[in-house]
Amino acid sequence: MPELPEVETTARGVHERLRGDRIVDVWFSRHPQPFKVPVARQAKGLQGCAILAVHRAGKHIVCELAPAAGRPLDTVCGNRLVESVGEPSAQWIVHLGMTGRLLVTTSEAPVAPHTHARLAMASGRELRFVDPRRFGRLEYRDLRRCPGFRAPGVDPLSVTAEEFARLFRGRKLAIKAALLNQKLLSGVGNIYADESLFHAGIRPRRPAGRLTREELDRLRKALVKVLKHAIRLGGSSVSDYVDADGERGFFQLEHCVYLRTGLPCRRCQTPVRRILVAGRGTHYCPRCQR
DNA sequence: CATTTCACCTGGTGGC
DNA sequence: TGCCACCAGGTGAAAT
Repeated sequence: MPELPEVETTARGVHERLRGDRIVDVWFSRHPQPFKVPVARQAKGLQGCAILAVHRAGKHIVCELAPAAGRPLDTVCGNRLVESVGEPSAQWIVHLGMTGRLLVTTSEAPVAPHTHARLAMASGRELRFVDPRRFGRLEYRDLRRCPGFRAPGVDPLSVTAEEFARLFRGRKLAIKAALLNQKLLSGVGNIYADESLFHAGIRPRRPAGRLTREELDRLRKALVKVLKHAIRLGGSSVSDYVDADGERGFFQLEHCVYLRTGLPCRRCQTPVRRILVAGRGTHYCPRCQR
């Protein structure tokens, strides 16, 4: 589910609800995979921490943490600690994989199947990680021992035209595959790769290094426009994506090609075609995209 | 190195 | 209704 707009929406939702709150209890499911760091160590680090801020880095959600054990909880401003907790000393990093959800609930809310982490907060809220396919990843980082998390590639919303063009120079792989490579751009996935290529009028199989500067400029602008529009609409809910409040997004209603195989192109009525590129279902309009 | 393929998982859908 | 093939927002390891 989660590409840049969905991750951004989720991170904002968690930030708004849990900033300044304190983790009072930690629970992890006993599943072997989805944890990069042993759950016992994660639980120990998370316990008692205040959440200073939550933000997006590529497709990752980063929670900035500081130990707040023993600190009296300030209930003046809506169960939140006052701001001055200091610099973050740890991070909890969440990657949603394909089907991951990060939800803010109350601690009494019924626990959904495939819930793998529950962080009970001082406010009575609970942060839950739910992930049926278990492709998601949870990581705890002690900032006294290792550097803060950085997405591997550049952010598509802030990349300059120069930088963007340089990413693809000399590359033979399909532009669609290049867009999906997180070491180049961090945050673009299958939906927004297909949609931005449609809006830029570029065929997904074109070798990345052969695109003209004009095409690359068009592609970058289309990408920014599509991503920003999708963020405004709360992301795309194709089957099961929901934000931190459990609400669906609306950008799926604006998809022009993604998952529209055989349906008429919204611009020229030609049936949308589906091919495989880099092993991923890829949708395009054979008339509008060259 | 750059690039491609595949395994990792569960669940939904549509054909027979 | 059941069974089966195929598809799905992602990524990294292995193969080429």
